Amino acid sequence: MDAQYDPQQIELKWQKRWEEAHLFDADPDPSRQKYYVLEMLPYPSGDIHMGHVRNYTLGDALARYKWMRGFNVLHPIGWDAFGLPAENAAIKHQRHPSEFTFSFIDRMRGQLKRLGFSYDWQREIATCVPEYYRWNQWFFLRMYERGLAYRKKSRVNWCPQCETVLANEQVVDGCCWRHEDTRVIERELEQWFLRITAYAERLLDDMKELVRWPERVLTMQQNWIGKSEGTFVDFTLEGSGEPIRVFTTRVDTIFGCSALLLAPGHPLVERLIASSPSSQELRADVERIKTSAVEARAEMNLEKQGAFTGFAARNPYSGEKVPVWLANFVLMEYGTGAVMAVPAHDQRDFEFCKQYGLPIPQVIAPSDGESADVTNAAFVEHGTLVNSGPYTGLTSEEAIDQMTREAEAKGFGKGTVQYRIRDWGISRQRYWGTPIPIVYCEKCGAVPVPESDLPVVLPANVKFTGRGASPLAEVAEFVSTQCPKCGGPARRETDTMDTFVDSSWYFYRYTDPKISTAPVNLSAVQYWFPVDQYIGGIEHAILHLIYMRFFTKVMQDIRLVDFREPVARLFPQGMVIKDGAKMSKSKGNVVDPNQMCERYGADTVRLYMLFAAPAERDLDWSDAGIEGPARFLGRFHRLVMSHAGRLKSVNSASGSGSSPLNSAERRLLRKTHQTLQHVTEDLEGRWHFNTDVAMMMELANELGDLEAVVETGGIRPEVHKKSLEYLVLMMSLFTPHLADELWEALGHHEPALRAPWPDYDAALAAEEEIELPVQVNGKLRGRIRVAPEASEEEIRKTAESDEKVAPHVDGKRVVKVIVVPGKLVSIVAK
RNA sequence: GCGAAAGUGGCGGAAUUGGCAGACGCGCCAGACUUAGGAUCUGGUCCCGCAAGGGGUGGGGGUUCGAGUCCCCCCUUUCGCACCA
Repeated sequence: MDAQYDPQQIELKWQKRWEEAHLFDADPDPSRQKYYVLEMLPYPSGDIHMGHVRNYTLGDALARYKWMRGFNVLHPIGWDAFGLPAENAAIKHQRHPSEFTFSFIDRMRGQLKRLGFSYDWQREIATCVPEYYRWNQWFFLRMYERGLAYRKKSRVNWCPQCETVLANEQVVDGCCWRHEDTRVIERELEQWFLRITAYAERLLDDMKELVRWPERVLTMQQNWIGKSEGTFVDFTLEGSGEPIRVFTTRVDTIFGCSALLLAPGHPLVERLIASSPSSQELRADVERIKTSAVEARAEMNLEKQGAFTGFAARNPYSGEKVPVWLANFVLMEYGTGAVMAVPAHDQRDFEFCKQYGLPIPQVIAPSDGESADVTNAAFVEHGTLVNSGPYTGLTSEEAIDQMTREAEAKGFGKGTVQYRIRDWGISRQRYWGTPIPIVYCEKCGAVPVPESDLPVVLPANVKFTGRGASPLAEVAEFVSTQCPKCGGPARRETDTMDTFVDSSWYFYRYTDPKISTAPVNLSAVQYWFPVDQYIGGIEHAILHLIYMRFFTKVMQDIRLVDFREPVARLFPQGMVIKDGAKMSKSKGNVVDPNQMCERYGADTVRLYMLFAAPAERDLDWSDAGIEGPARFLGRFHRLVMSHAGRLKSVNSASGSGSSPLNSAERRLLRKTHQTLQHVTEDLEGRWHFNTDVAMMMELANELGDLEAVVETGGIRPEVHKKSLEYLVLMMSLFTPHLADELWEALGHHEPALRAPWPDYDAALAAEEEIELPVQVNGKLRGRIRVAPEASEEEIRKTAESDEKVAPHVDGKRVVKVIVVPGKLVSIVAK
């Protein structure tokens, strides 16, 4: 009788109709409340993977819900299109990276469309076109003007695989974030940096506004920024009298200092070698410590090593002389590269001094009067100062305060704040990225390209050898240019920008993707921002999500935007894994969304993504598990289609109000409204879509159980239709194609997206009789049925006289009866 | 080592504020139907027990009429940070 569910045919039909109707196009409309749903834009690697499908399915359900709620929704997508894989493919196949990139974009766009996501395709952007990346250059120039982009020679993280520099954020366990088996090495290069450190305080402060961000992301960012307040103290080198500045958060412990430790790369070290009576031995020691430091960091080997320099330094507080050592665990990049070793009150110093037989004097005692043993481990808590000259007897807090002021007064130190975060190195010795808009003139030095000369376009004719420096350096027409200042011969910067620059502001561009006079259109941004909901992988918790916040702050300073934070609410979804491991080609556990689409249809794949796990948790893909949602959609299709012909012309709105409902009708509408309530509340709150799907399955099961009643006329068509319609509307968030097919079959001419989201009716959802469990002495003994409005007394009587309960109470004294309305009855009997 | 999250049937998971543990689905078992399908439908399925009943949410203790949920101790897993002075 009714046709089989044919997802392929249905899905293509509706995708075509949606496109023709421009159903998902967004336009600013001040009279309507806006809602901006953003998902992280994909890198065009060739094929959509399951992680994308999950990310975009979540965003799609939310966008559709907000549309039906009457919001003016912006739901865009684009391509993070610069990057190494395309360039590596170019090297391998000797073709241009843009060929790969654009053909991959075409392919993946097709895949996204096949999945039926509700994007406004008119706003699609790709970051690799000059119309986009010129604005990266523009931002760079604005930052350069403000001293936020600068060049310095520095030690950099170099990935031998990528043959390029990596930002600190891109080094994972001493390896490249893209090549987990490739050790990052250090190199000295002239590099461009963005001064994100200047924004450290605001990046921390403004977290106050991010109340709808998950705590763990904020914590990760906080740790990454790594603010710590402390004191600079200048020791003086014996002999030369040269100051050696250390940073400490515990100046209160300084009377317990038994050595001064230098990082092997400390600038003073060369001078020490020069003036040392045993220069050669000292140089050998420095090299040894340097090597061990590099190794220690790479191998996660935390063994401490040091060497005595033969020099001493004077502690400005105590006047004591302490030996100067080299130590492999002292970082040049943090603080001053020199630390005071206080073994009794710092565990690292303790291990070091113990190993080299240095004294371990205790200068802090616990404030509670207990004694602390510092022979086996350091006592690191705050406490009361002992053996600390004039400061003895102060608490740590008082001492830190007073001693810092003393240093300032006497000029041998000062209070300071240190951050762990480093400036963002953006130079990449690669072709497929945004050229850095700088030229080098022999006379004028580094000169910014004038704004009117932007964009600096990537040359097309390039050889991809995969060897050595940036391919741009080989293109004479690109490199040789004129100095914008003096007109003399100059050469262009041949490095390109880190692609994280591209993704730091792309979501602004969506609000007016074609504007050619500025990076963003102010009025469009004003209307659409902030992003109401951002959805993406947790792996970007510190990289992208901190860079993006940094860019917004710079944009605020140059008056491009007038707010501090771009994203109101962040949802990091869980990963899609298989057999307990991340999907990867090398493990052979990759599930291809295209194949799954061919086999089950997009609606089934999407429903499974939502059903298999709550959105924030990892989802373990199961080939067997997807069968459930697949069968369910077949049943859902049948459930509606077998009645659609008859119900098509029925007016569902006229039904329920006019005449009283019979019990089967009440039962059906109760379940319907309970489901609607659950789904509505969940979309506004927890996002446990798996339970929404489960509820809809229950409603479908209920409809199935009532089929016989429907057939005999026990449920009026208008009531039956209403229930089916609500189910279809709810399903339209998750399986939009099938929902529209069924919505049409039920006699509607507009897609479900155009229908208002129905309000649930709490009265209809309420149970008319509730079942209460009865416990006797904590054990479940029976169940009673009572009206929801029954009094405690009634409930109590019913419970005590229940035939299953009575035997457990007989002959005992009832001590207490607890009636929790709507929940249970608990009888205590002795 | 520090920080965070989590641990529930054979599996994915449910139980939002302390109140019927295991919803929904997979798998499995039994049956129906058949034009033998990538079917579909019906019933069953935490464990022990014929039953009455008993046990059960990583382990141990506690609070409570009542604990998967709260408190203390321990174990395991995952993630993040990892010599940041």
